[in-house]
Amino acid sequence: MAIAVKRALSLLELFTESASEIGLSDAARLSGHDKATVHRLLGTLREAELVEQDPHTKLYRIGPAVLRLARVREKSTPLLSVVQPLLDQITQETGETSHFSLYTGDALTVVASCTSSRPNHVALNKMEVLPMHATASGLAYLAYCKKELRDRALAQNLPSFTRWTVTEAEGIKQVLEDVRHSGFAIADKSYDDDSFGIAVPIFGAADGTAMGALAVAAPIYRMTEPVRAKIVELLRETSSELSRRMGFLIPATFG
Amino acid sequence: MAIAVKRALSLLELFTESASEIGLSDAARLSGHDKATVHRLLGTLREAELVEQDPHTKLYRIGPAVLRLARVREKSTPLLSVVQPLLDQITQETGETSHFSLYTGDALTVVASCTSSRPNHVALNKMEVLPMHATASGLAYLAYCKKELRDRALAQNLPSFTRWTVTEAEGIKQVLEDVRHSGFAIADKSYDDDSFGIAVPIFGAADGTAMGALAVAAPIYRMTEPVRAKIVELLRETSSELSRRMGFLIPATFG
DNA sequence: CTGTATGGTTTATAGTGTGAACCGATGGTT
DNA sequence: AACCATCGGTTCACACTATAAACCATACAG
Repeated sequence: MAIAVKRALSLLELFTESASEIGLSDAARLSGHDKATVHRLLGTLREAELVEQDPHTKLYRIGPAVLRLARVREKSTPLLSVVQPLLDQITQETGETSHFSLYTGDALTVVASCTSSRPNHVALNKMEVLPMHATASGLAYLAYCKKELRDRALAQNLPSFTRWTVTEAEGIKQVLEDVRHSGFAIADKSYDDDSFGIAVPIFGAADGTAMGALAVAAPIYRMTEPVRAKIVELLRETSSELSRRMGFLIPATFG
Repeated sequence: MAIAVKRALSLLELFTESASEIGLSDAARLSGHDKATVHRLLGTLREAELVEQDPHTKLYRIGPAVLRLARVREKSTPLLSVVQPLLDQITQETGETSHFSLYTGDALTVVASCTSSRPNHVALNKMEVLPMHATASGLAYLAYCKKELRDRALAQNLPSFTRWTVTEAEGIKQVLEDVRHSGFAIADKSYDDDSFGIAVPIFGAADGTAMGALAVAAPIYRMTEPVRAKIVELLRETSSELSRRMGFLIPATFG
């Protein structure tokens, strides 16, 4: 049902952060539909300004209407405005950098963060893309996302960032078991030789799966056992608080 | 052409910041389509997660896919990440609310803002859509947009918001002359009895016309002559900075 | 020049989307 | 309790829309 609409909307999924601009032929190939069809659908999406077309290169890209919709979404389902103060508080209490990331279709992207004010701290940029298998956030997400999504992520060729990065799917699945058991994920030098990350999943999808992760990262040497314990406790509390404030669902199997 | 798709996308326009959640019947009424049709289209939009449905109230609202798209858009066309810090700076230096709006097909829409922290300030809550003829942003935009667009905007029946709102097309055209002469627009009680706005156009369209506006709004009593001068200077500087950072074009006739 | 890309357009035909009418549930009103 | 007006959601025959193959026009490389 609503096949044409479904096709049009599926075209939007072709636009990713790694391929943010697409030509007509590529779109037709990738979507598997006829060029004429794709052309008309993109034309309609363009009329609604959900996509726009570069007048010179003819490439299509996501359009300005999305910005308006994002604002409306933020109104009905505040996220950034709720998360930011919580991050600020975490960083204040721990002294370490905290960040919040969301799954965006092909990766986990940092959408809000609070950077530690200490001279030596873990830095990250907004919009930074986090590898699923090597970061605490990625592991926390993988442990609680849809199975198909997890399988797809692990089926890819996983790059190694340090000598401690686990890159075999089986090894990672083992780790994810531990994550599900403890309720939080850690990344001990697996992404950066000097950093240690701790993360908890954030639930929000209607089906009770994760939508992102909340994490704290610090230089290894400061991540002593008591500090770790405190961070885990804080993340847990904050996760609950977030769920409460957002009306998120937490699966009974969690916590 | 692509009627079903167009209808589906037009449903997205029903969601505004003042009505961020909509029920099926309302949506059918507002869109003018049959309930069954709207139900099916919303269902399809929901599958794509462009909208989501509250499991309890059954109301529809903008979905999480929009967040992903906004991030992709931000990748191909950075805007918010460039504009937001500039707004923050303007508000910090002036102490007043600043905002950035874009033309979105039939109106000027606020896409980013920084609200003054002073006890009494101009709020943007219900201002997601700015009337062209009564706000500083609207006038700044009208003065530098495509002629046909301006004519169409002025041909409509223009509502009056205060006793100072100019609603005759000829009077407004006069005002636009002044705007083009000075390079900035003001809205002195024309939209709100207690507010004074100052705005400059932002250029970006390939043809050298405006794409939006950058503005500062403050309570009348604080908008003294020296404050106005400072704001104008700040807006001018910021506009140039924005153009530089975004690769925007500024017409030789401006500034 | 030719081969192969690109973006874009046309058209008969297959099949999808439409909307009036209907259902069951909920919540006020009398 | 009966009633009425909503609500969200569903059904189905018919009408009309969307489809995809074949078609341009253009651009670039060999």
